[in-house]
Amino acid sequence: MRTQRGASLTYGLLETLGQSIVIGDFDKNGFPTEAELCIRFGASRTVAREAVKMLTAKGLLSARPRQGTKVEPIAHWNLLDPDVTRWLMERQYSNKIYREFTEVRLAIEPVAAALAAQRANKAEIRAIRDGLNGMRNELHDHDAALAADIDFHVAILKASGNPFFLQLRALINTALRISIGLTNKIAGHTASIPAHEAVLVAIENGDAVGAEKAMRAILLESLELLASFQPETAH
Amino acid sequence: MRTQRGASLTYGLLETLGQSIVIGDFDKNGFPTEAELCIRFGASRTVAREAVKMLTAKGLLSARPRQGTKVEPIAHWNLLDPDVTRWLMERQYSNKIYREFTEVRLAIEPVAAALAAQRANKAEIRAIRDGLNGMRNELHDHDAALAADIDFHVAILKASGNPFFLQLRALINTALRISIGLTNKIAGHTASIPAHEAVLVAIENGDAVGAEKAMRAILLESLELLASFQPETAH
DNA sequence: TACATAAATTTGTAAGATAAAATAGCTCGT
DNA sequence: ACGAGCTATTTTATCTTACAAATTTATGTA
Repeated sequence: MRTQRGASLTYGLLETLGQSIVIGDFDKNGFPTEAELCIRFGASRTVAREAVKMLTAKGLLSARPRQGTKVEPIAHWNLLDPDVTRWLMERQYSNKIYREFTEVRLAIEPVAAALAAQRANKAEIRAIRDGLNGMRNELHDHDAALAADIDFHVAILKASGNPFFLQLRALINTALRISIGLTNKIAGHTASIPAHEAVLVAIENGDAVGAEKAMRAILLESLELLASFQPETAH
Repeated sequence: MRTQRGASLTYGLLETLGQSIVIGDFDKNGFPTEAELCIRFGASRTVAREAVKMLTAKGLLSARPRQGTKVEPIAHWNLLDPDVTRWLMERQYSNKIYREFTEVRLAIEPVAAALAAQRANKAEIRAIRDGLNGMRNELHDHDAALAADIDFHVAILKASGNPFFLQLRALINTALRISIGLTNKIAGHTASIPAHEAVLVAIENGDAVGAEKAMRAILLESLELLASFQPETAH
């Protein structure tokens, strides 16, 4: 999931701080000063500063001399940054964030499917079909089925030919993990296979409108299924 | 435009390197080593390292001992990062990137408008209307009209209630600047005002479907107008 | 009080030294 | 010639110390 990038001290602190910020650990007392960071996390100033700089680059922090380092309001966070998305997932689940994720998917994925129907080449279609077949073949293995499901959706983003759409793979990854984790307990995963197949067929036929509708149907159903079974939890 | 954050040496180098990477300056000879960076840009190692770390956080670079620092393939860049978006804009214009930007807008903004129609409160609707009125009142001043146009679209993203949509404001900002710069030379800016008004009216009436269609019409027209007048330039 | 000045706090920058990782090259035994 | 293992080299990673700059707070003086 996470890019290779070694488990260095800096990246370790980046993870720790990123998760803590997203959870809201610093909302009460404010973000620690450099010196405090070094003490509380046993880090050198170099490591502390570079981790803070990376979090600044992701919009989570801002720092100024004398004034200190502070957590930016969530409106300033780069929410589509893969790390930020993952940190959001790793904190306690909430229906709100799941709904927001799905609204984004509901905007992007149908359009991506429509573009894929117009542009996908054979290799890209094969990748999409491989994802679908993976879902079919792994009915008992939840993890494998989830991976195949993700592959299916990411393959469509790729086939859209628009690199910006592909930026949402981390978000889709996250949303699907949440979704599968819950829907598995309800109706199982197999129900959505025909819906996925409809998307593939439309793309194969170059049917942009059909692909768009079929993809929208998948997401709407997922959203409704979840809303009906899961009580809204505060967060 | 750019967040306040001082014109420190680190941020200056971040800008310089970010632009250079996006332009492709390091594609031939590879990215400089830390020591070379310090020499070529007159920076201390501290500054060089922190700038590189921020670019790493945005997905543009990766660094490993002995192997050096290298530019990641564009598929790895955080394209929706506001800085990256801006750097993409600041390099030479190309129809390709404009089309890609508009495809993203075509996915997000109609859905945002539909959600706004369902959820917008009075203050949010007023912000949208202020944008429209700004467009009306600044027919002669291109810069002011552009700012008002941006305000209109961003106000709708806000009114959608989904913070993830708002992440695209930098991209919309960029796309509109490109668009206006070109369409002004053609048909002027005023032609789109009725189309914008249609979006506002639909949102005021709580007409989600109408808002979605009206917004899609704006973007499609902008895309077609541009495609018909601007030859495809390589990049 | 008002204004200027000094002090204190926190991040920003610089520089030097050492550690760690990863590659390249070399030695040696077979 | 060949491969295992050791050595050297390159480059980033980390640590430390020192000083500069920015900004707020405190102080002192007219």
